[in-house]
Amino acid sequence: MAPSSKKRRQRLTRSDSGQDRLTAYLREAGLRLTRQRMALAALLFGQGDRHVTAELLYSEALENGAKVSLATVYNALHAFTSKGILREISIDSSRSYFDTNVEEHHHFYFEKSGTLEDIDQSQIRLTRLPKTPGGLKISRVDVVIRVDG
Amino acid sequence: MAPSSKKRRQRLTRSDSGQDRLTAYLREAGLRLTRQRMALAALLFGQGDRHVTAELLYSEALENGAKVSLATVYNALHAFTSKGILREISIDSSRSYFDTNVEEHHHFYFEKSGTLEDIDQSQIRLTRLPKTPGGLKISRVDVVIRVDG
DNA sequence: TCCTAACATTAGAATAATTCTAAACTGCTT
DNA sequence: AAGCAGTTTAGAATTATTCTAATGTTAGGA
Repeated sequence: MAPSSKKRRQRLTRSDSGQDRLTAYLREAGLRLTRQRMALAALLFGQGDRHVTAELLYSEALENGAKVSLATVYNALHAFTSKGILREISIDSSRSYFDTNVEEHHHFYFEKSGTLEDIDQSQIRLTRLPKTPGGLKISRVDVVIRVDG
Repeated sequence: MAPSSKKRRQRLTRSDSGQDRLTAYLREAGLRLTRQRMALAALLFGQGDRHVTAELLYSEALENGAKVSLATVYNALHAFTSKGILREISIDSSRSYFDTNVEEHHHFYFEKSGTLEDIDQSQIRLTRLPKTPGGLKISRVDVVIRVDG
């Protein structure tokens, strides 16, 4: 495909907008930079908050000419999640969504389309939470508002 | 196995406690009474509020000598859910839970054990919900408090 | 009580999402 | 420049769930 290339060490440092920002983002999270992670990160973090499934991200990657396998997409999504730059959400038992917004916030879930939309934390007031059994620490509170559209 | 039985029309009306109540419950929900549905309903509704997975209910049924297939368990769970006597919850993407409590309420989710516990609606005060996009009708609001135990 | 249409059940195959495996590869620190 | 720990990969394996087509059963009417 690429004309006259010996090995074609694809440089990460092209003039792509935001490439440096991405690099820094992954680095700071403690992730090793690889070609495929960069490609996936560009799709994930290059266009505002997103909610993607592994399958969706995979097909976007292919469309963009990135050479990745589905297994790698799962890998990267989990790696990103464990480093705190993605958040996993499961609303529908058959699919896992990964949310690029890792701030505390909540979601609308559109039942017909199966899509999610963020709700800023300030939009919901949760007063009075019950005390947890055994005084266990709360790791997260998720509010999902299901709407029929 | 059964000694000297021609066809053994297993009567649903034994002296089992709560059998009549169950019968009425399923009937009122508009469900046809079958042996396997009765057996599953007995396990589901015979011991207070429960959160079961299909697999769990299936194994309980087998332990109790009920002759059902896993497919039937899924069938029954979905039938019960669509008639409003069960509620489906998905917190962990790999499993669906069915909750015998169909009142409005919320949940604690214990991350280590992967189990659920009901939180009565009155224990959580949700003031100020955002308006839904396009004025869509809210079909349900779920609050899940994840605790690390 | 008997008959039958409509609905349920079943085993096993099929599907879908995700994870695992083992081998090949590559960023990154030395 | 070199090596190793961490990554990627294809494909097989797993797990949860749904589908299929044949068979069985319930419930209501005659």
